[in-house]
Amino acid sequence: MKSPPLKSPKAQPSGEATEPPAPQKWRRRKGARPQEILAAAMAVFAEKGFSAARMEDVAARAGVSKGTVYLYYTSKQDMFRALVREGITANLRTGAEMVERFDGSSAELLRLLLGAAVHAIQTSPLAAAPKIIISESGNFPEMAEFYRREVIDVGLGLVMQIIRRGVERGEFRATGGEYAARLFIAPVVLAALWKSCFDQFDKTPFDAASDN
Amino acid sequence: MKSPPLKSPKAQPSGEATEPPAPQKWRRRKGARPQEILAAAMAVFAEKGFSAARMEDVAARAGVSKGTVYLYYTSKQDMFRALVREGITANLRTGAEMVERFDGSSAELLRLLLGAAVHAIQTSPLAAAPKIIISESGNFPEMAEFYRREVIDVGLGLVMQIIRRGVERGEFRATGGEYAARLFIAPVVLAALWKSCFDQFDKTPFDAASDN
Amino acid sequence: MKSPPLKSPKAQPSGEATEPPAPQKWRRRKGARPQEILAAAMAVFAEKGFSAARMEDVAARAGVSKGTVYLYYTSKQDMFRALVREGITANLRTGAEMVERFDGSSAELLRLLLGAAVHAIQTSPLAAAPKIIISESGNFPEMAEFYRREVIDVGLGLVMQIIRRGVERGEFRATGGEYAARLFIAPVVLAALWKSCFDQFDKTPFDAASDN
Amino acid sequence: MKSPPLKSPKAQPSGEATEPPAPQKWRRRKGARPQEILAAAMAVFAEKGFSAARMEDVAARAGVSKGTVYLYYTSKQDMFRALVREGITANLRTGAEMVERFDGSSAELLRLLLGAAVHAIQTSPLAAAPKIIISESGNFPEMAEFYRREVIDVGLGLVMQIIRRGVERGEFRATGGEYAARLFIAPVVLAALWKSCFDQFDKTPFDAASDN
DNA sequence: AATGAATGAGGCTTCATTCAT
DNA sequence: CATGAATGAAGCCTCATTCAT
Repeated sequence: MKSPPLKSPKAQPSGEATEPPAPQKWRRRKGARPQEILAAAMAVFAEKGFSAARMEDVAARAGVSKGTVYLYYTSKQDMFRALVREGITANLRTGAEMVERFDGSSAELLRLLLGAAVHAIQTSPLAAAPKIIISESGNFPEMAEFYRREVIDVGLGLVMQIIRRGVERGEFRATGGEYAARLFIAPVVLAALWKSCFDQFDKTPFDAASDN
Repeated sequence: MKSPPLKSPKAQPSGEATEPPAPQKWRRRKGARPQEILAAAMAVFAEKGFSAARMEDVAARAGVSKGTVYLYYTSKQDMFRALVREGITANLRTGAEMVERFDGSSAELLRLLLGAAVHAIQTSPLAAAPKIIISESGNFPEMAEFYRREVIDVGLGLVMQIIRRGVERGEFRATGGEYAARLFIAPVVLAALWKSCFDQFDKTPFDAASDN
Repeated sequence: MKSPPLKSPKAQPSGEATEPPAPQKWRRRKGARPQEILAAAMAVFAEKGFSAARMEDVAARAGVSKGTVYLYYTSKQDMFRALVREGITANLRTGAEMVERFDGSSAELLRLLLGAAVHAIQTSPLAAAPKIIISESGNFPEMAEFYRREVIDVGLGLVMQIIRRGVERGEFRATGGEYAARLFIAPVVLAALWKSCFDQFDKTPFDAASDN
Repeated sequence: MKSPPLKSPKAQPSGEATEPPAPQKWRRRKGARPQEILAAAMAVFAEKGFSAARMEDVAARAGVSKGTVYLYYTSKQDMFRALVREGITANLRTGAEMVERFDGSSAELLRLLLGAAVHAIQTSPLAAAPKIIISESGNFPEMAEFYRREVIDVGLGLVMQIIRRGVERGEFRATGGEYAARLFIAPVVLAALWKSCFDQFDKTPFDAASDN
């Protein structure tokens, strides 16, 4: 009835006329849909929060109809959980590998990691994760706990690992690293929140370039 | 959204009246109601967010009936705005005065301020403010902007003022203070968020005692 | 906003003008509502069945708004269950008492009971009960079981009791009564169903007057 | 409700073709599909009622996909009507023929008919017919009327014919037969309903063996 | 001032129906 | 012929808001 408003239906080379002339690539394949919907949900939830987000908004942003969303997620909550579980956990691995392979000075490594984080915040939609988790921690304690365990603790561990590495190599003065790691991470997280919250009316970055 | 032709909501007197001047000893405390409702709203909004919070929850927590809330605020939004404006702005004045009067070393002053902040986070319900603002920044951009201007900028200014004071007095090495102030504040804010989000299932404080 | 469409708002005697002139008896008292709603539900469920019945229909027939129904019943199912439990069980007691007190011949008693049943079928909305239970036995097995136990078995018991009474008094020839009771009841139930199903287009009664 | 400009739904050949004349041995059994779907629909409608039955349930039970159903019936209603018309009417012919050919005593004939009915109730899926008609009489009055006319009246007529036969032959005492026929049929119908409604949790037959 | 029964707009969810493959 | 992903109308239910008492 309605031609999907997104993804311009690419006109195909008019080859043989044996087939009906314009199969416009058909409604998007089953395989991609869940991710597209999750991405849309990420954006909408980040903007409005879980309760204020309307399923119709998510559907519209994903370029599908209301009903379609329910072919992939059984409910709004289900979608939210999938979002947190699959969408948000995704990119800590990169950092871990970076740490693994690196062999310059630890300070350098920290700076590198920081740079990567800042870049991710400025470009990746995943920067919305902290805002989403914070907003819904009251309504989805399990999600908050999950995030706390799988993302925050892992991230802190990563930094602490670098600090220990620096201490062992005599680069840093001795420290437990507990608080140092937190102090290191705090501005990064806040930068992400800053972007999620204030960028709409004030593009001044929170932490464009830091010099430690 | 809709202006009902009813009684204009009277704005609550801001700040803390150190002594209620002469409360007409009518039925009950009359001037207290709005504050009680606002306090209840603060708690509920912090827990659920604006959309998920129900007026009935707020009323119940304030110990009044649903209808009563509407005697003081014309709508849920009105209540939310009053909450942010009057409830949250309130306690930066204390910090400003503290800075004004202090005459020890600037490092001491910073530590004092930090201590006060940590204490406030652990005891005051206002610690929920950052979470509320972050959660609803998408739905109430004006509130976010307001908070940004009236609370964050003022708070940052306070810290920068101390830093400049320290630089002038030769206590700190020269710096613009821009980033230093942010780095100083980041963990404090994050501590408040930590408490608002994770305290429900994990009482480990984010930053129980820092040693700068 | 909307004046309730049913129950004409009775104009009251214009007495003193001290009060606002037309308090039209106010929205109906809390006490009566549940029964009114149940009665409406009975009628709608009988006509459409559970699934096809719309809550709005029930509300409209009860003369209230959609939301009001939910002040008294938490869901459509809840309402349905209340309907079966409270609405339908109600009128076997009458029969039991009748049997208790009677001291004529047993045949007379049976005829009396039959007459009462026929009369109830023709006048009481409870005649819709069998249709409702039959229709929803697949969707609400517990209700069907409940009805089977509390209404059918009790009713059959009543008839069997009379038959035994008749046998003991030498009025009837000896019989277990099992099948006799069923044969006695079958036409009665079918008369109720007949009315519920076919009366809409054919007023020919199923069993207007029987002569056993 | 809406006539789509697609292929006209071909009415299924009624009754039982004792021998499928010459099925073009195309892909699969072609003529069988509609009957299979109707049988599935019969079962699902009997269990859930029209509204609560999902086309997907019917399709699944028939072992086809959702879309396939629409190759044979234009809508859910269309399917329901076909079901009643073709599926339910089917087996009165047998009784009529039985009456035609029989030449024993009329009492014997009645007993024979009763036995056949009881047997059909216990084994045929058509036993669900009364329940279906009763359930949906409110939503499909024309179906109820159709059933009333084509099945009930015909059935009653059959019994009355036997009774008249008995009276003519001097086997029964004179009677109009009106009520007698009803009294004779009532337990049979009720037995079918009993099975449709209560068999799920209670296998006690309503009328396993009667001795008139 | 306070109450809480009543209202109805609006959101989540289901499911009959369509249609490209 | 058959499929099943997609659609969107429609229904249940929630909850902000009103208002007679």
